[in-house]
Amino acid sequence: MDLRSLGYFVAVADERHVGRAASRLHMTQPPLSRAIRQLEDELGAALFDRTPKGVTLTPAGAALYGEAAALLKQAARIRGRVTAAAGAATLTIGTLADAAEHVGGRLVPLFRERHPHVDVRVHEADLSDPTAGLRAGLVDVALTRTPFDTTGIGSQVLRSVPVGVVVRDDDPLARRRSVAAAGLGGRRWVRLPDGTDPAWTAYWTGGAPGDAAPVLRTVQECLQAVLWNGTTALAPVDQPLPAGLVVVPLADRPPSDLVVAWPKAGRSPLVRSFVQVAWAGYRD
Amino acid sequence: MDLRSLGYFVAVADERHVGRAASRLHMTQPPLSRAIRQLEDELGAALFDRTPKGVTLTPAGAALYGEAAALLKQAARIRGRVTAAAGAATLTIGTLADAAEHVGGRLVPLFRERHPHVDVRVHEADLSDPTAGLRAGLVDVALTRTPFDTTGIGSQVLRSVPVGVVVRDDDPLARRRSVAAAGLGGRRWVRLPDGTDPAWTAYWTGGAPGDAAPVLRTVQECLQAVLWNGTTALAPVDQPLPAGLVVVPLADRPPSDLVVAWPKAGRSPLVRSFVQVAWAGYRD
DNA sequence: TCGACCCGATACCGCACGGGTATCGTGTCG
DNA sequence: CGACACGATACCCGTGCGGTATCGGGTCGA
Repeated sequence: MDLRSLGYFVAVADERHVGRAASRLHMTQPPLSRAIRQLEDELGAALFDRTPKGVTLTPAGAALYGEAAALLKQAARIRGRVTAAAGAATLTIGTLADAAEHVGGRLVPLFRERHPHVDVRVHEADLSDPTAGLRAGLVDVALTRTPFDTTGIGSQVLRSVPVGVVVRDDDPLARRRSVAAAGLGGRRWVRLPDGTDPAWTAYWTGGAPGDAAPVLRTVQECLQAVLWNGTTALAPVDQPLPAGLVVVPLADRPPSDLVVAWPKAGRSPLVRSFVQVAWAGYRD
Repeated sequence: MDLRSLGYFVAVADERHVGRAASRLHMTQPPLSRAIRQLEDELGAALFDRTPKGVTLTPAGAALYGEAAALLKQAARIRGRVTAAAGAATLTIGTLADAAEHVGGRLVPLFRERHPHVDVRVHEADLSDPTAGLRAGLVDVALTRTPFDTTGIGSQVLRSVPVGVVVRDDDPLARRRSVAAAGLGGRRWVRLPDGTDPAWTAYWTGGAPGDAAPVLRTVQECLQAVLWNGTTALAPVDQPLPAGLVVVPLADRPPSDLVVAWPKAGRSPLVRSFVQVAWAGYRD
């Protein structure tokens, strides 16, 4: 008789219809039917009468309905009470100044809803730091992309997105459905600042630094460099692009993982909670 | 944040010691530590401070302690409320008049504890009916032994016990560690009343009805027949025996299953609840 | 009267989670 | 300083829950 079963029961009692209750619970009908039956078996009493057009509460079911609703309401209040008692707290989230942002735009409200008392701050890092301030201790948790040096850092993949080369739409490559990295040899690549994580640099550029290529700090700078200077850059294929640019998938480069990352040392419950929210909230 | 986790938390908070709480909860320490950590992660707040000689409540933990205890107490009351609202009910349990009884002696109190309002009646059947009144509709659920005709009857095995031949301790077989059915050819077997389930009869007797063998209705009659008349009978090896009798395992006969059985048609929650109690309560 | 539809029930499958055992890191005390 | 005690971690395995596909049966319109 756990809270989940009681929530199922209340939903069915509200709807008087197993199928509708199932869709309200974002699940399918068979496991809900089974859960109700198991609750009846455990309590030793029929809770619903099954009719051809739905279900109706039995006397035992009606009694449970009141009790269960009260219990669920009380349970819902506990979380708030506890997090409030934990006192003022701050969580600083580092995010790469690119597409990860729009995910953060969904995730941060979700997290604020769970922990209204927590002061959530977002730190936007530039392209030179794939850990978005995590390595430097500037943030508690980071929403960023692979690859980077993961020593001392734990991470959880949220999504895996193929990567492609960004070109102007008048580029000879623009009409290709995909391209191999080898076919990009003679191009002038964007560069990242010195001291950037080597794995990160190797992944997002052509490898050879080229000559007088521009050094970039933001995605906007990167796209503008492509648009105005004819340089070449890489980006995840789901990157929103301004008019005049297209992204051509790179066939022979592994996808880039959108990850949530945290320092392995000094685990903080707030950080773990954010990871859970990200993991749950990401599955659309 | 289910009731189970909260129960774990309350136990640890009571004991201020994960290991002791684990033994109180009849589990081991690692999964309990993990459950506490998961609860902290979900709530986003540390609930305990870990010290070298145990744990202490944080402010957030202290807040949760009061809430959780109240919630658990409220949840514990629900079952009683609902079963009471289900109104007066009766469950008739059929049991074979043999060793199954001592199991019933444990199971019936367990069931009464779960459903105090239910009028539990026990029907003791004689050896001629392996369904203990289930087939005849005399009982709602039966605690009996295989084998019997299971058409229309569902069952759940509680225990599997080897079967042996019951002989006087001055019998030549008495010192054997086991015996094959073939070695019992010329003996005079007990008989069961006419009309008894054929599979049942075949299992519990030597097969050939013999001549003037006694017809038995209870295990006591069976054992006395062995003791006084030198007839031969079979019994589960865990059958308690009076002095002067021993049971020699039959090597080539499959074990007898102690089962709980119910009619497949017309599932009753009370019956299913009894099956659950039997299944849970049997694992000692 | 019969077939199409809608409802809950059942069968079966794959995966995540909760429990287990073995082991580790660390702080305490004789 | 070594032995101990406590919680944390790593890993394995079985159970349970949610999924898809299908069934049984009751209702209603053609």
